[in-house]
Amino acid sequence: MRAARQGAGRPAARPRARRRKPELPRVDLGPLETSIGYRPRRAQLAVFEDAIRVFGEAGLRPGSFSVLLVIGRNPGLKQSDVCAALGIQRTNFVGLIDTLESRGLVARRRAANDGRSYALHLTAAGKRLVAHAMKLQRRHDAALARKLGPGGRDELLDLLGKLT
Amino acid sequence: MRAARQGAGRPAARPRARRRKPELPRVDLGPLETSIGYRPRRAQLAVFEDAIRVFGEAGLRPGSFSVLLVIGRNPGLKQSDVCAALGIQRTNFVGLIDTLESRGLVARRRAANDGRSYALHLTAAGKRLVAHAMKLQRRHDAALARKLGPGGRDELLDLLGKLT
DNA sequence: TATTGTTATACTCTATAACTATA
DNA sequence: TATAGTTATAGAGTATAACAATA
Repeated sequence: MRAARQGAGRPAARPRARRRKPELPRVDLGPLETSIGYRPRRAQLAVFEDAIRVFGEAGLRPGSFSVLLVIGRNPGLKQSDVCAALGIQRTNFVGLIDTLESRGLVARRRAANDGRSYALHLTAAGKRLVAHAMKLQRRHDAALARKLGPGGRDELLDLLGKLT
Repeated sequence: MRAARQGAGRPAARPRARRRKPELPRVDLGPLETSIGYRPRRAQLAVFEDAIRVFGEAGLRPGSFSVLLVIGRNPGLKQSDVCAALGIQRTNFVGLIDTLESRGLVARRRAANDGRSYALHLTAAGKRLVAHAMKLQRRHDAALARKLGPGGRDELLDLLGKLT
């Protein structure tokens, strides 16, 4: 392929010995190659890195997107509920929700029946941002689903469901 | 089931109204439920948490295990090679390999042909530890594979391979 | 000039203990 | 006494910039 594109005028040179090619050694990963712990992790990290970039376009991180999304779909939830649903610790949630509140995306309202907790709601701006971020997410997710082929997504989710 | 085990002597009481049941609300995760970015991440985190516990029995973390394993299978590799193979940054590798060296598990030998790099090797103790940790890893991995059912592991690895 | 290993540094995510106010 | 939210803090993991020695 390469040689064919060199043009007719030049003498047919064999591929130049590029000086000191990077020369990455083939590395044997042993049992990591087929480990259910290792490769899935690498794959997930790659997908997550993509997600960070995608949500970055909306000024969000994957975590803050999931929080906004859950609040939007379940208005009135208290902080602990969101934490339990998303696997976030209450203590680490405070800073996250503080930021979202100070950005005017979320409102904390004192719960009517329990003075200890807050009922969480999206503001109008929060709803707009979630709608926008969801579009980005749908596109990203569809691209991944395409890579998996028909039925691939369901298969993958089914398999992973068995792990937990 | 529960009532049947209450014994014949007691009056048949209906299940006690446990006071203030936790009462976790059903939370709608919306598109996260089927997202290729979200559920796989949660599943991976759960598996990884298990792995931390498993390798902890050998005084290792998943990362240090993978480093020892790769060095054991590819003796003489330089630091950059291990980093490239495992997706670790050179700069973050230094502390990791320092620890493994100070624990007497890895030896850094000046490379014969390149005074800049080290050739990495396992010590005898390193080899013993890797052998032990591999047994733990095999057991853990086999348990996960069992959950996935026959052919499940290959399917999973195949699908994830398509993502990257 | 480029590469290898290194230091220093910072940022994110996660984890634990302890406090307060309500229940 | 238990729960909801909070603060402070510490530990991983990861990211960038810059340097010395060597190629």
